[in-house]
Amino acid sequence: MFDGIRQYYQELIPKLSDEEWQQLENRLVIESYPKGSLVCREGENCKGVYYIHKGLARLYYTVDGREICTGFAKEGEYLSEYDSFLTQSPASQSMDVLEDTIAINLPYEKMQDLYRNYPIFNQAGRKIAEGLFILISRYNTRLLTLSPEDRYQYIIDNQYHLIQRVPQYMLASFIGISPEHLSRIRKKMTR
Amino acid sequence: MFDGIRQYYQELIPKLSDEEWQQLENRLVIESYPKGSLVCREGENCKGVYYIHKGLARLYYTVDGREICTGFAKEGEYLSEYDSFLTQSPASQSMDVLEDTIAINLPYEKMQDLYRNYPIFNQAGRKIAEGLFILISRYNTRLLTLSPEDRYQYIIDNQYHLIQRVPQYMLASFIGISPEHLSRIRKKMTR
DNA sequence: CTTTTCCATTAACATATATCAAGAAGCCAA
DNA sequence: TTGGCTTCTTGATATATGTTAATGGAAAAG
Repeated sequence: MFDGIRQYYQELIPKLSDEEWQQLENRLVIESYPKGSLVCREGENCKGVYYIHKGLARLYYTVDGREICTGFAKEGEYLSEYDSFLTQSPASQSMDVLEDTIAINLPYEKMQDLYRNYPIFNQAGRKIAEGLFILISRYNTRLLTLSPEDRYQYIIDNQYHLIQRVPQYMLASFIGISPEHLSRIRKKMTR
Repeated sequence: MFDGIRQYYQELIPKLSDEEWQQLENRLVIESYPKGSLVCREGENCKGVYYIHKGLARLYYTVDGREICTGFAKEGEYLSEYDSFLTQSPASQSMDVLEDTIAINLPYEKMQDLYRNYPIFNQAGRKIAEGLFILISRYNTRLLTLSPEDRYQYIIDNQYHLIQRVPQYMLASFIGISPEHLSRIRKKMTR
């Protein structure tokens, strides 16, 4: 069950000892979410960082009753409303799951506890934050520098699993356009 | 000269010792940039993280010969093309200075050196990455959930110094609109 | 199996915002 | 002071993209 996470951390901290891993493992919480259920609602404090063991989760804003997706995480990936998690303040995005999902949660307090008592985890925390920064930064770059068509092409080339597992109207908002416009772009591209 | 930085780090690492601070200080490089000069050109590897001692710096994409600003840093703030810095790969954004600027640079190799030999700096690195994540994440939130007018109002309310020190056409691209459109928004708002 | 709900497509139309172009205003240099 | 940049404003026009609405098919639910 924890193999994936352990490997993940061992890449972040090559010299992680068995004792330290054990301390981390003791603090992990396995959680199960049926398709469509919320992991965190906008306005609540995000309670943890979630390693997706199985399934698919999504991060999104709700604006005027409309949803704008900004991220997805499948098996082996992490997801969190990390701003809310770090600052323990109300989340501006919600998280839900698009498929039945098993997540492994590292709750906020346990993580702080880990930082305090086993400082080596600061190294992991640093690399996780750096990785998330790079992720959002590149997402930003694509939104600001590519055309809608090129943004869709990027997903085809680099995140094809999303095309297979995520409804098109969610991908449209992820790309920053309306579902109708994405449909037209797709039509144009197949010609 | 280094007072600002030292205070900055001491907030990130409350138990930073004199010895450790000395190690950091030894690795800092003071650099001077005349108004308009480049700190890092798109395509080059970003060489460091820059603490702005005096002046004002800017981060921006160049798309079809047009500039799109994504961030500014004034005295007491940090700036870097952090993706490029972390991965030591070509930057997708350039950095330049809008006023005569003195920056204190912590170069990549020295920072890695610090992480290796004084692991406590991982804690600072973590908090810096977390802070940058929060910064870009909130910028993203504003771009995706606010109207152009509200994005401009946000700057008035929260970053008024930018209005005083940054040309309006740069703010327009920072907000994600054309200079002409910002001019019209301003006209409308004063009514 | 049906029935219902959800989702993708398509077309007609609306609109926010960009683009182009010209002039005015401020600012710096000589 | 004068001229030349740079920046801001304003108007006319263009266009990409959104909106609304209708249809049909696929998937889920019963």
